[in-house]
Amino acid sequence: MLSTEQIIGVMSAQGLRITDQRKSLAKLFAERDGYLTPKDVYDYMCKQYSGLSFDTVYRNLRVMEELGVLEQVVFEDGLKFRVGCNSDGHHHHHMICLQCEKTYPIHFCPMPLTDAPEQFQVVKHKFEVFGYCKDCRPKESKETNESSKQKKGES
Amino acid sequence: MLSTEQIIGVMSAQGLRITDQRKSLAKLFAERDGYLTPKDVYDYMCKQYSGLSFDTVYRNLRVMEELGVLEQVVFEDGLKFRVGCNSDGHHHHHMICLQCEKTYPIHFCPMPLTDAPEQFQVVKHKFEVFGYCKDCRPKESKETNESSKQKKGES
DNA sequence: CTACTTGCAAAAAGTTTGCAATATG
DNA sequence: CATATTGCAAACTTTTTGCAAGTAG
Repeated sequence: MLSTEQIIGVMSAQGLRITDQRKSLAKLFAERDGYLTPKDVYDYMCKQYSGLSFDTVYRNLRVMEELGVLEQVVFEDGLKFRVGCNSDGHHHHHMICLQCEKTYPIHFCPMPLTDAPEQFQVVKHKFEVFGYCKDCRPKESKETNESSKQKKGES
Repeated sequence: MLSTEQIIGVMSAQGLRITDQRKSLAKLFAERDGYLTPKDVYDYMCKQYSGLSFDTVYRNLRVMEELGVLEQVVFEDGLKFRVGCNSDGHHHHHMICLQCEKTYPIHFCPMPLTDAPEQFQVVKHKFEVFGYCKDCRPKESKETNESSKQKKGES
């Protein structure tokens, strides 16, 4: 994962000017490894840097995404961003916690095992697992011997 | 895949009234097996049924999605709908053509092979393969791509 | 000092809601 | 005939754009 300084370094190396707003952004994304909506980003940055406008957030998110510092994912409820973690060149997928939205890498990639039907020319793929991480598992179902309630019903 | 009559049948069986607009919708989704944006739907329906309003499209898309007739997918460029194909209860995934947006089923599901790290409680997953189907493979120069990713800062 | 960035405001795009009129079952 | 459904208009959310002022390099 990239550190604040690394993120700033990349931006600087690409000729971007390092403003207070961009420092805030770098810090935010270096600290958090989950997905953030533009609004999340805006709210956080306002605390550090008052007088921020929303369009600045959008503009910078887009720039950082084009630089490869951030990656953009479309969720059911909208667009979200996180620190790019494929910048290290290592292909992997994610388990994404529905509660805290932290991500955990899955190094297993199903593509090599997948048959493309009828000369389908594969360009890219998406494999994402959603659920609850160990810190966010619904506690309410605390039954001690909940052994055979495995419903694998799934979307 | 569901036919026009089947779609209408489901809606009728659920107590929905069969209006001209809904017939258009049923016909549209029965004919096309790719993904359609609300705007696509609106444009198509206008040709068949003039005087249509946009909110009717949204309302019906939502209703049909709740009924399970349609399924809703979030793409990079927005929400899209298609005929529900999991209504038969058979879990599968899709290869989606980036050109014509037709989908091809993948019956292989990677979930059983995937290790959930650290007590991650899996709720759902998404496995989608994107590329070009045999009818849409880039023969020579496909101009329809969104190659608008310009590199900036090349002073 | 130069021009990249920002903030403001307003526009654009996408989606939802209230309500009276209409048409289905 | 009762009420689900539609069309209209307007609210609302999210994202984008133009432009003058501010600031990093």
